[in-house]
Amino acid sequence: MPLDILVYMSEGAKITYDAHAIEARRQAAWRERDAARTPAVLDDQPHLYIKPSAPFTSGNVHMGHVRSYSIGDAYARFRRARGDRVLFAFGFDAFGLPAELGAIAGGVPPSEWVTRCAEHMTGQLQRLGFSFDWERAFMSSDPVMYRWSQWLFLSLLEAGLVYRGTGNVDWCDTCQTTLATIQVEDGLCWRCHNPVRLIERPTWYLRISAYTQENDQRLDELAAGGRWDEVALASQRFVLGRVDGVEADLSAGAGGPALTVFTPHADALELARFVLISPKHPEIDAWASDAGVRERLEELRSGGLERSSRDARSIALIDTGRSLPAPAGDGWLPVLISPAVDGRFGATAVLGIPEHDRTDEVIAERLPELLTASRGTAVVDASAGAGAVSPPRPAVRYKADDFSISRQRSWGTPIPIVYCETHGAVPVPKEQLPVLLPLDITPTGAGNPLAELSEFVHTTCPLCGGPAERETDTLDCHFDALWLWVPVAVPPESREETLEEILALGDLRHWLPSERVVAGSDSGNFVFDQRIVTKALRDLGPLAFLADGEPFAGCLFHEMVISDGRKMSKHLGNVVDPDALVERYGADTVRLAVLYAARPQKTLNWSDSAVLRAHRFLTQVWEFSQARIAAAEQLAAGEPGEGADAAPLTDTSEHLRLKLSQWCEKGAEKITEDLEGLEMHSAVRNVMRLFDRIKDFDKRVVARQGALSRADSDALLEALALLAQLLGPFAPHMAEELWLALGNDESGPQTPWPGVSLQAVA
RNA sequence: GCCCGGGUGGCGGAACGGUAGACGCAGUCGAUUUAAAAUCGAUGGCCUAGACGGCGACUGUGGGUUCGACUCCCACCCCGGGCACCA
Repeated sequence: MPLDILVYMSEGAKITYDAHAIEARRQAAWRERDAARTPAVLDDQPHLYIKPSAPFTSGNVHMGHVRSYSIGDAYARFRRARGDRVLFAFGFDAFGLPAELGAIAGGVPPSEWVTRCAEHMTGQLQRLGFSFDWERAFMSSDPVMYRWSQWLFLSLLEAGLVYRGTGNVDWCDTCQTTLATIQVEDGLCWRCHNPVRLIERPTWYLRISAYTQENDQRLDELAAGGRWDEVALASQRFVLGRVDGVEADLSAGAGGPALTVFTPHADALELARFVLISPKHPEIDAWASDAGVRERLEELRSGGLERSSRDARSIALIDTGRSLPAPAGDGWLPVLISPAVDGRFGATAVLGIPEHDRTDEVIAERLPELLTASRGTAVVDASAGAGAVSPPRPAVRYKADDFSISRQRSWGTPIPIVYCETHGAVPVPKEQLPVLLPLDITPTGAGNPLAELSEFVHTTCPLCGGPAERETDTLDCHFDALWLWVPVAVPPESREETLEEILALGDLRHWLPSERVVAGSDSGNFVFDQRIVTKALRDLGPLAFLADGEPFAGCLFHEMVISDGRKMSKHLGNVVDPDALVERYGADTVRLAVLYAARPQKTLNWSDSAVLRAHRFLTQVWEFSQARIAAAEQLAAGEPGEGADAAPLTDTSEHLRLKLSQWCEKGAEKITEDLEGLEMHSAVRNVMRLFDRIKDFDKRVVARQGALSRADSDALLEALALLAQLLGPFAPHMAEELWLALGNDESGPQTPWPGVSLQAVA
């Protein structure tokens, strides 16, 4: 260690890196000057909305959150540092099963449970120093918020994009309740350990098929925009599940059934051996008119056949007993019903081509036995008559399917529907929203508490005023998420206004679409459906200003944080607790470590070495900078410290200073580029490299001429100021503290980016 | 079965067509310390007392492209995550 640092250290603890003190000081200062406040809407100024994921009120911030928000916050701070006006805020996704389970475990109403969780998590996130605009934070379980879900439900219902169908759910007879998949353990109820059975019941669906094609077409534009990460685009393609191929109309002859069949193997039509039709195919009933077939189809629908089996060796296969002419005009193909179609091609009918498709190959092996059982022969009768086959034409199928949005749960947005004896299902008029969810429910896990609450259930019909019952299903929180990207763009003071007033606000036009969503890679489905619904709302009017119907101009999906090569879980005992890390090393270290440890798109296998490395780095930057600042002060005051009393007579290090400035320039350039592309891992590494260069400069000058000249010292401090600026997005507390120590002030929202001068944003 | 990642020292991981193992962790040695922790420095295959001396191996496996492959292509094996009432 150079002597002057030792001397300086002896003066006291001033230069010791005390992360907790620094962080408390900076966070107080940020609160004081409202640094993360969303700037006023000024359309002619550069501005952007960065959307973090809406955390579920799970009770604790985990490493995945820390990772997600460290990436988003670094980007937000970077953009602010460059002078952009940034909206960076989120709301809690507070409805859902885990809240209900948490409430059951705690014996409290879910509303209380989520409020407590949100308060605790807010404290954790604030301690980490994320620059969210907390004034805009919200809870999705707040009536002012969930009235949006109800409004959206009704709007989509009017447009025919929400419809009522039937679905299968797991049901426990003992507890008289439906169960989610995770509540079923080895076919038994999680609560009473009795067997569970699948039942069929009415369910509300969201019709996404209306916009799947447009979602597909827009992908190319999103890719061309350059702000969608490759992995995120791939997830959208995967959710969409586009398959290109050909289709042909097969007809069994005059009066006989006909079917349009699809195959991705356009060049192998002559190898088709059977036809598979989805149980959800719109024309399925025409193929299941025989009593035996109908019975088996019902069995399949109501779950009598194994629901979990996706394996081609055991997946349900029902012979319709009918045949269709082969598309290549050679013989007849048996027609079979199987859910094996859905997962790959959607609710359609496909040709089975064993020679080109592994699944078809396995099914073909089961065919002789099946046909013998149902038709008495394994050979399809080819003398059935003259069939008709159209020429094949190019066609596309999408795997993405309508999804069920209603849940038999008491902790969710009430579905604004009442059932009237005379009028059936009647939508609640929009002006009567919100339909309030009773808050004094303490679920036990049995029954349906909402359905048992007569003051909620019994109401009157909006059409005739007669007696009616409310829908007691609630909306899946996936449905809430469809609009959860919008409300932070609404100024907090307008939040209570009517929806019409809110939708007319210039703020929405100003901030939407979001410049970038930063979320976990498991958000692919959410984002897909948000893109669907944005297009619906564009066509319905409220979001007409989003011409392409895209809510997110950019998107980054980061991978998860694991530990010991496995997902973190209490069961495995490999959970890393962010609070403990913050307590030990400080927020800056933890944030820097998660960014440093892996690029966002890669799974981060947690290792203490990253946090140790980050901590040592920050400690060194701090101590080195403080020592050099002190030395420069002594130099300026003409009282050289002990180590520097041999102040150089001649200045021989001009070429080193030149080199230093080149390093700085190049480093800043590279880090800027990294941040523009959200390559946080690379950016942090480059910051560390730059610091090594700065230390190297110092070392070489001292080796050469014994001490720093005035010019050397100035150059060094300039380099350290630059380093503080570049560190701002990653370790904001320490960066700002250094920036101030180097003689700058804290007028703007953020330490400015090199070359940018920031003024307080009003 | 399908989709997405990934397989490099004791460990986490660099490099992404040009000296593999950057940077770190752990280990060892040293400095500081009454001591410990923390910190700093040195060290990191084998041979040699020691080296800017000698020797050898090496990026899951098998092929291929190339003057040259961790990197690109093909086939396979293994690990992790996901696959629609968890969010």
